[in-house]
Amino acid sequence: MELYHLRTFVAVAEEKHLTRAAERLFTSQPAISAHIKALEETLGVTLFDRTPKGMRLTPVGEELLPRARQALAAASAVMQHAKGLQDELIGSVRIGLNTDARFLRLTALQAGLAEHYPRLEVAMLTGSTGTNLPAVRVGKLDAAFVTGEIDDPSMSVCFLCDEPLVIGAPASLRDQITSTEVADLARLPWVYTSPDCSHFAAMRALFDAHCCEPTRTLIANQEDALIEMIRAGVGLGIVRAGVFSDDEQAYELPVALPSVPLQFVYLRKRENDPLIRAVMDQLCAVWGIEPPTAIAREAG
Amino acid sequence: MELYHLRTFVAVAEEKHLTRAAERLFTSQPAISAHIKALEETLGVTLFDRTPKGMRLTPVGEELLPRARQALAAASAVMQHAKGLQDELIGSVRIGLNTDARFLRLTALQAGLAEHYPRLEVAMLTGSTGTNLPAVRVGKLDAAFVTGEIDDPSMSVCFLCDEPLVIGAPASLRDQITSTEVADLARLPWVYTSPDCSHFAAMRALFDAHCCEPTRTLIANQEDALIEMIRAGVGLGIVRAGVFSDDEQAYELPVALPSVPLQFVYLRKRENDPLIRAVMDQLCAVWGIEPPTAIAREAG
DNA sequence: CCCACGCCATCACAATTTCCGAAGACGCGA
DNA sequence: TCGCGTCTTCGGAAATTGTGATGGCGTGGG
Repeated sequence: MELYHLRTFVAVAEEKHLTRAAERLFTSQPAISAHIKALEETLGVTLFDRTPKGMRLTPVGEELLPRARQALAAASAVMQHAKGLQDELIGSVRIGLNTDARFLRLTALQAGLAEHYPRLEVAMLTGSTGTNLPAVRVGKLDAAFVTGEIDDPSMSVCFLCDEPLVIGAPASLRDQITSTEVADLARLPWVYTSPDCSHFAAMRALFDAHCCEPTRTLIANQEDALIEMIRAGVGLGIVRAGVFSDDEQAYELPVALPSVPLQFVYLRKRENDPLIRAVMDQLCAVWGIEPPTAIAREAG
Repeated sequence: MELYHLRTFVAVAEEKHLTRAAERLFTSQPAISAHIKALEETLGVTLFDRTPKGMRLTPVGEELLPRARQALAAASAVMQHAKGLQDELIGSVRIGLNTDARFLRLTALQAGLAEHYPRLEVAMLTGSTGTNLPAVRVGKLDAAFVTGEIDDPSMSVCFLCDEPLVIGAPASLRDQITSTEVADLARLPWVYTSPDCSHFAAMRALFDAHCCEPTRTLIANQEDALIEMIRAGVGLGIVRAGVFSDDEQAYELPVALPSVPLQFVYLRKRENDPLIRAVMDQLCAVWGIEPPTAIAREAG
């Protein structure tokens, strides 16, 4: 028994004629006749009395008709529900962060996602460039913010802005910082995040360029921890410009550093995933950039 | 969308593998794959994530699964309900009577029908042989009791018993009935039912055989009315033997009359109608006769 | 590090089902 | 008795569905 049997059953019961039911269902009358016959055979009952005036429901048919309608309604509920879901994203998206929410414009991103996809659960997970990249690779994150050049062909990378870096210094060390020569600064204690963080790379590049090495280092594997360490006077560190504006406990040294790009990454193979597309659309709106052109668009 | 799409959907959701679902559904893996693909296309949503380990429901699929189950359940409810109905007769059967219920053994017939077909409504409609026959012909009755020979090729006739006839006379006329010669009796008033009743035919035959005619007649178009008329002293009449046993108001005259057959009739073209078959089965059980062999029996 | 395994998608072709138009059977009404 | 409208049946055509083989892809063991 298939749905078309039931559709025909209901149509014939309502039209009381195979001919009219056939017209309503855009098919031929023998086809309708065969449907009814097949249905009667599989059900083992007679649904209609055949009269010269048409088809009249038997008491058994009368009794089965509402159930057939119910089955059709249930099937059409599946379709209708699916229609309502087809442009709606449900489930959850996990986005890895690598710095503070303000700078990443998270509230605007969240607002845009919430507005367009109210049933989408958005998880903003703190992390760092170093932890985000593998997380995206293995699917623990759907996408992530990262800083620095990414050289991974499996990743799609979306440039958001350039992030100027400065050397941040604690106010408590101001007396000891008499020169902004890198070699002199290298003799002071340093704090940095993790080796795969772009700030670390910038620091390495800085010291390598001046052929020197910082005396002592301390790892803080999260950016706000790094900033707190600097404020607390543990040592110098590389931070985003502006972090220490109007800060009592730390300040920025006037040393020229190359800026690093802030980027948004996700697995290239998911670039046509509606979830990724939705996030990218909102992200690009927030950052005022063009969304990457899709490789293939499917008909809805 | 057809039911097999939903069946496959549910099977794959439960088995989490196309291969296993194919085994469960006794078909091939590409067929299952095509079902899911087609369903996803008609619904416009992605139901499964394809992983190297198998198929995993998407949130959308998760949401649609219970509805798909519901639709399948509704469809299978149709089948189940039909199974329950397939040997059950529902609706109503209309049986025409032509004489009293005791003689027709109606209580036993009713009991048998009620026991085997509790949902069958049985209508026992009083009438006479003359009114029952056309009612059966045009479908106002499904079957009927009649007396006398029936010569109608469109009717199936089932003989039940011979009905001996007697002349019933009112006790109040006993003094006037001095002879049982038909010619003498003809001078008395007579009551009979209707011209197409077999009792009437018997009376005509009686008088024709003796070349005489009753003086006065009165028509009562129902048998119990006839009997009451006789009791009331209106006149003589032909009744079934035994009606006036132990009766104070009427008695039977010792005049030899031919007996007439009591029969049960229905339209010949309905002899394989389950309703007719059911009634015949019960009727034959009650009367201790063999049911007529069916022309064709269908597989249940 | 590579290969073998299990998974699903795709393809061309075969089997089945479904569909169509024509013809037949049947009862009704003129 | 004939015409009309109904449903059923029939043969062949069309569409759908199913099959087995093949390929891509990621995973896990050697």
